[in-house]
Amino acid sequence: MATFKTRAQFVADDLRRRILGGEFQGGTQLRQDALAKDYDVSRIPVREALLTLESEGLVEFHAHRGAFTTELSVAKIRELFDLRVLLETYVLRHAIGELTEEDLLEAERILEKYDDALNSGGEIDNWSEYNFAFHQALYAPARLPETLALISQLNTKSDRYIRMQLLYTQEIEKAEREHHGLLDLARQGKADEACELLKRHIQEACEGIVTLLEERAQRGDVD
Amino acid sequence: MATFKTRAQFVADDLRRRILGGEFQGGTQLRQDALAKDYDVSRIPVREALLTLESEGLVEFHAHRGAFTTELSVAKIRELFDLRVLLETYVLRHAIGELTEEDLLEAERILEKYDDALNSGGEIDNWSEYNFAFHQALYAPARLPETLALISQLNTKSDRYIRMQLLYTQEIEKAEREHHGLLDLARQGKADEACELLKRHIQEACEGIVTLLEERAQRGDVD
DNA sequence: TCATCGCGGTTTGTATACAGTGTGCAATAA
DNA sequence: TTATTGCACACTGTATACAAACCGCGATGA
Repeated sequence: MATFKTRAQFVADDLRRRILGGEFQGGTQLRQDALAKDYDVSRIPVREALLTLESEGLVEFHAHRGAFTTELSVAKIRELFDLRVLLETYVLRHAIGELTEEDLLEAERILEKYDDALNSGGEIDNWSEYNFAFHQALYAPARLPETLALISQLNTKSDRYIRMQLLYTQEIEKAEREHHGLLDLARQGKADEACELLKRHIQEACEGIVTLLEERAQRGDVD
Repeated sequence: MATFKTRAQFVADDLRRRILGGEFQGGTQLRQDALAKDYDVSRIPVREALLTLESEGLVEFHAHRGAFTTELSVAKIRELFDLRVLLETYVLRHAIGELTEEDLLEAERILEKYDDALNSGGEIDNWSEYNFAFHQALYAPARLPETLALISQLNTKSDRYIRMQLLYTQEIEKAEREHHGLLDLARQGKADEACELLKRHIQEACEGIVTLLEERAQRGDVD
């Protein structure tokens, strides 16, 4: 589709990956000059990349003071996850009923792919992407592109924290089991039960993150 | 708060106003050079403004081809308004119960202000802002800033069409009556009924826009 | 001692200049 | 006539250069 990536897009993509990967503490300033040297480009595409990331909520601009990585409070995390419950159950309900055998197979394929990745060890780095891909595959048949875009946006905002949780707890297997359960319920067309499971799935992930953050705060891991 | 507006922000704000005001047909290209001359600035702040507007969904960038104003299909409009119903009833329900007398007075003040504007004639230009301000005032006590931001985003995306409807039909009075009803129900703490009214309020606006667009399409008002 | 002011350096914001890509038209050939 | 190729123009994307705003530190004064 896109002919070829522009430098600004390239920087935005890589910087997003770095921020989500946890390379920067929340609130650290991103110096345009340094980034420009990093990527061997001028500051113009760097600025444009930062603007893009700002619109995704990963970065905040302060006029004449530059861009800083954002940090979410516990309250905001809770709010984001509540929104995810609201929107994702909404879209899942729409998707179930529209699901074709093809769709189910696609979702299953993704699930298997990361069952494998899981068994072969580490590789948590892209677990987050697999996770999102599975959810998207399940939601896509609803044919609600704007809604999916919103969900994607919410996920991007909270992605850093999801990774953190996965890194420090052993929740991946649990999530994996729940994904299988979700797929089964979807296949049987049990919308209510599937939504209920999804809701718990999201809420428990949220609680995991919150307790992790609060433990950190108590231990004094301040910025 | 913000020391002073940067040129890019100024251009973004004004251009947003112009786009929402219907100055450009959907799909028209926004030439950076022309805009730069318009605002007597270089192309750099214009580009940054366009990027901002892209993130708001008012404009689309195509690599090496520039920025074009977006146009929403009937399906997308329906989807956006369905999302508004979902999110706005959600947040209204949270707000009711948290509402203080102060909040109610604030909402009432806004309502009166545009009762007046309405009686004194025209001035539909900023009706849209009043409208949004009223809804925000009612939602704010829920203390869900991320949710409000999403709602705001959805409103921005559909604002052009809302204005169009208000311009070509005489729906303002109706909306006004419904706003008063909404406020009354909120004051009485009748959450279910208030949400029901809000839902109808949004859905009927949506249908108004859709029929208007379809009439246009039939009359052959193609771009 | 502490607050205030001012100045220099650093960093952002913007203008100008240049490079690369897409687009349309004209010339050519079938 | 119509399809195709190539070229010139126009516009976007990016680098470089300059202006303006912020920040920290030291000097000055109460």
